[in-house]
Amino acid sequence: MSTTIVSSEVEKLAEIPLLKRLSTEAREQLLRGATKKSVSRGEMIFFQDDKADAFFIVLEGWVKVFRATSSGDEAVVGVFTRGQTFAEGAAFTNSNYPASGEAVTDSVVLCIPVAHLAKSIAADPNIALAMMSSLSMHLHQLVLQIEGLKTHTGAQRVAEFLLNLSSEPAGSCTLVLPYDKALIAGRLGMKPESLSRAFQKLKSYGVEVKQNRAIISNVQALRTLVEQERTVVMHSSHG
Amino acid sequence: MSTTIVSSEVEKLAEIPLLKRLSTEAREQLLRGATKKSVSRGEMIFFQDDKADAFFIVLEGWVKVFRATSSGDEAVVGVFTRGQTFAEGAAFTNSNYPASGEAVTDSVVLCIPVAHLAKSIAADPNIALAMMSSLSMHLHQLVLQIEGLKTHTGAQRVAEFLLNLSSEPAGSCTLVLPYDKALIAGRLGMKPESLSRAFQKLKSYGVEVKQNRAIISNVQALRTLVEQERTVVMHSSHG
DNA sequence: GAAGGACGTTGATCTAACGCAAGTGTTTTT
DNA sequence: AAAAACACTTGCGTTAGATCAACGTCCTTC
Repeated sequence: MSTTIVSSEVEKLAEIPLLKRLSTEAREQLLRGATKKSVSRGEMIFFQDDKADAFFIVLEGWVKVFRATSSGDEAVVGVFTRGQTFAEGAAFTNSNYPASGEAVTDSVVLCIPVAHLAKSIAADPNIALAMMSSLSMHLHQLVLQIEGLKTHTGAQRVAEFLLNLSSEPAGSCTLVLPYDKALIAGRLGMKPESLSRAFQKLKSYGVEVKQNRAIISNVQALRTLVEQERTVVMHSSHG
Repeated sequence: MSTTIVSSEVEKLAEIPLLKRLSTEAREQLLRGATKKSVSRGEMIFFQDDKADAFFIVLEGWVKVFRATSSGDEAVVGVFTRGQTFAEGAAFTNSNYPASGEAVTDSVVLCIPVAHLAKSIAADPNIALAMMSSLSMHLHQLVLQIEGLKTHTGAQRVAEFLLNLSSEPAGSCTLVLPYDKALIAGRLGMKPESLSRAFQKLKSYGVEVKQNRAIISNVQALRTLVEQERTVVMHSSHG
């Protein structure tokens, strides 16, 4: 299911980070070649190793990007939602997608063909700057992800994930897990069983998880856990 | 130690991937604001959390980029050598370096101020395309790194590392480890002790390591090890 | 409201990798 | 040439997290 963008929609899309800083003309130029695509939960958006001929922006829903080995193991490389850009890296390599993209909820994505992007950049170089900023953000995010994997325990990564969801500076808060636990586990580089056990450990830090709702009784306590040294966490009597 | 680029040098620098596709004028424009910097082994090139006001290209030597937690743990995010660009992501975030850069051998790096890059892109938008390609490559590399961490054992990652160093399609080959083992370990997300043990395991796959020299007796055998499923490797009687 | 299935938890067991400490070998310094 | 500094290895104990399998719980569908 794929439709072009009508000009009345362009205004609404201006809030998307990638398009925000562009002039109205540049925005219209870029969107002229874009199509809106509705995808159902579980539907693939692009396939690893396919020719990379487009990049995407999430308009509605959640999308996961993951790499699968020939042997069936998979590694989640990113999970994106409203306003976020994904697979833009592929747009400049002139090669194939290094990962696959799949809708994890019913979603709507904006699909921008690489060929059209090139044309648009030629027409207005400011588009290139916006793209670079977007690429840099993903680069930064991946750097953080790698650091997390190497220097944090599972429970710490879960705590960090919860803290990112909340935006409370301190005190207590309730929040809704944005997607199912199997995906959260993947996102954090662990198995669902381990996530479940990590939640158990976090109970002693005041985290209560029921269904897709998490209650943090003390945001600050959780934050100190995340900032603790890996070794200290491991030897602590807490968990 | 920091000097500007004399025009007789510009020609020589044309082989650098980032500069390769640029016109002579664009190349000269970009290099006009660049400085050459000599750094000794162990010297810092930029510091995590500092204002990101420049990015770099390695002219000579090896440079590591790593993230350190407040508690002393560190995660190597990349190791770069001759012709490779690093910290370009920071140049577009308008913020701080997410990691630190350090020379691991005596090195020479080209330092390009962010302010000058912006000016140069305004003068010639093609520079932006070159930067994007460079950013994309690093993005791709980090994606692979994450996948490796999640789906490969230590020994597999070491094998992969060795295969990347060799460029033999098959048969046997001898190669020189490009930097010390502690850094190789960091690069592969493990501790030096674990690297040592991984080398032990690889002996049964025909890999002999003496000092900084590695001899692979059967490249293909090693490659099948890398491509094996994690589970299979773990349960194998081999090592 | 019973049946079936997806999703999540829990338990038991196993192992890759870590931490520490002691050892060996190699390189640099004096 | 001896000593000191460094780089790497090895042994041993510990553990975070994976695997496999069973079980519970919600949520749909007929």
